[in-house]
Amino acid sequence: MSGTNRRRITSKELAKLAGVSSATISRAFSPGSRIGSATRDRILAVAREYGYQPNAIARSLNNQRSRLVALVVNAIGNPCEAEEQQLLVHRLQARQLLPILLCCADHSDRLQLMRLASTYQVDHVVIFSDMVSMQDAVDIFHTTRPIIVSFEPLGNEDVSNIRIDGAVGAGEIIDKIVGDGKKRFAYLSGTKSSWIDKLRRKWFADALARHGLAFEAEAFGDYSYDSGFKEAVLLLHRSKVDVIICGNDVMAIGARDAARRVLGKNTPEDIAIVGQDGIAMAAWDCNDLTTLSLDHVAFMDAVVEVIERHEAGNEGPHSITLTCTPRWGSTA
Amino acid sequence: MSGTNRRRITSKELAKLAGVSSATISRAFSPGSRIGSATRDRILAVAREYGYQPNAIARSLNNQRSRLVALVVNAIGNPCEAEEQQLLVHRLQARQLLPILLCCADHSDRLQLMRLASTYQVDHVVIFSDMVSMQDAVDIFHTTRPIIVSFEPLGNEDVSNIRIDGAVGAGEIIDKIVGDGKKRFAYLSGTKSSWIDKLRRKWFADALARHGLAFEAEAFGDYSYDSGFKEAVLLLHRSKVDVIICGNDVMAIGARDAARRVLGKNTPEDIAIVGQDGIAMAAWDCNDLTTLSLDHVAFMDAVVEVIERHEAGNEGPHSITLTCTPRWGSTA
DNA sequence: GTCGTTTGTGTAATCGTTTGCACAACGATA
DNA sequence: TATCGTTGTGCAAACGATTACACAAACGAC
Repeated sequence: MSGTNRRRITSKELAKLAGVSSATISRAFSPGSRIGSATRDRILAVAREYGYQPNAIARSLNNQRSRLVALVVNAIGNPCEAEEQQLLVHRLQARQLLPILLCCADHSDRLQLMRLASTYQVDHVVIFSDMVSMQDAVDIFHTTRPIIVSFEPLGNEDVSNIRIDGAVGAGEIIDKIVGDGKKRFAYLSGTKSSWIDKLRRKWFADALARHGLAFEAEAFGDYSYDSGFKEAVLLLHRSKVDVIICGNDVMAIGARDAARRVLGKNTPEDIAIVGQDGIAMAAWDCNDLTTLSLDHVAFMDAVVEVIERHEAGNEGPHSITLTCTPRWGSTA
Repeated sequence: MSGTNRRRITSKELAKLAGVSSATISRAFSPGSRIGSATRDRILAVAREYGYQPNAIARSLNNQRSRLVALVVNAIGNPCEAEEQQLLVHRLQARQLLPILLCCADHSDRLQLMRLASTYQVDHVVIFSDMVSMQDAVDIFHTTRPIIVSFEPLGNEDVSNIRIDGAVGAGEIIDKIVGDGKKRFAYLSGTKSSWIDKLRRKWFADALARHGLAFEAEAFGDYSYDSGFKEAVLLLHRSKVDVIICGNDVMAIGARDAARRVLGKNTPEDIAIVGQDGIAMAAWDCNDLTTLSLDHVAFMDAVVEVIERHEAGNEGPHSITLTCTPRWGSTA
């Protein structure tokens, strides 16, 4: 009990101490197994005394279930992801599942990273990152049936996925802005290679097309505040747009700051700025961003829903679609 | 190789396919073991063909090393933690260590959560959260020798720790503000129960004392923007302070917004506001916060340094102290 | 009192690796 | 040629749990 004893006691040793077999120890710790309640109580008491807990590694080896979940994300530093990750981790913990975090953004060899995680026989995989190809993920985790958090319908029939659709919400935002008399739109992308970003852009481009409009200018950042700031400065110097649709909220805040500080333009009069994500910070008084917002709670509920179906043995694949709705702030 | 095969191939099966024993398979995958290079190449080729990778769970059971690291944090949603966590996860991944994330903030039974993680025989534990008692952590992870990220010297001699000292930096900030002619200070705490918060407050209180001053008012939030906003409103209504020192940057931004929006006060003329952490957002143009800042890179380097010493067999305990320095913004 | 069922426990195999030991083959040395 | 060290490989025993199977005791029904 005091922290001095460095070795963990095993079930066999505990068995000797309690005068039973190690099988009985195991049964004392697995609810619903045939064991006398007196024996169980005695074992649990002795176990507490000696600080025994079953070894999850050994258990996993035998069970073929690890209760580990791989979370493949771009980064945790970026608030739009962090909020969702927080919700998901909370839900997993409540189900006695432990998350192993894989951050792709700053890792040179993402496939190797995923392969490493897959050797831990994770029970579930949730892929948030758009920096890995879906097919690679499916190949590497072929024993696990991953959940792809996707923005578009997948070609692969074998994979559960959560689809996010912002077409309608983007339409409402464009309608309002056009109604306010603005016509000259720019799109500030997150990353060139990101298919999520391409899709987000398409929602707005399609909405513009219905008004006979199109993006007049394009810029590419990296989802960070700094890139939003810098690209907005360049963009506003080289073209006369009066609306910037941004790939996420953080870049939108950067663009707003750039417009105000460097160009002396105010939102929404001089320039309208729109974000995407609906992170908490967007609603802060200092930001009050107009943004195409996703209900993060519903999103993570959907992920957990799929995990639970997989756990229940119904491996699917399952698909759930969520829609985005506008949050109206003072920037557009 | 195609994703259809649901079962993973074992070393014994691969051994049969390659015409060797499973011991040889194992040796092919552990660098530095006695094996003919021709055999190794052949095995690796066959392994690639059948998609074999050694099972990390079985390996951990045998080795008594899991290469898993438990990260005990309050939350990932809060930017001040997320930035550090991002850095740490990156460094762990580079060393082929995988992080298991434990979020304490929203979990009702944190001890049970830590116990669950400890059954996975993690090789290292890093405790960032101030919501768990150090002694509990040491008891639960008694086989692991945890690293406590601490703001004060520990009583327990058996634990490696990183100590953070902001006394000098806080002194510089107070000197400057007092030099600017302000005298009436309030402290906006993160949490009542947090000992980290108590210590941060003490740095500033001590600095004030050297000027013959003390905090005139106190408020308690929860490290969130909303709590910073709300508590600042209440605080400024009930007392005439002209400086608010906040427990972290996010609350400082909330307080600044409250002062500006609800009270119509500007920083730093009407009221000075100081944060703590030095998160990236503090330097954003829209915030430009004066804050007592910690070098997050040096911080995580220190954590990894201790982990590496533990891995090398030098279990310490080790102690490293870091100091905080002011970041001068426009809010104080 | 016998039979059948239920209940509680132990024995031993299993999960997929790693690794100490034994041993054969080989080249170098005397 | 006999001896020795080196190298490459297999055998089998861990690692610490879970669980199918077997069996003894207890119980109820007749």
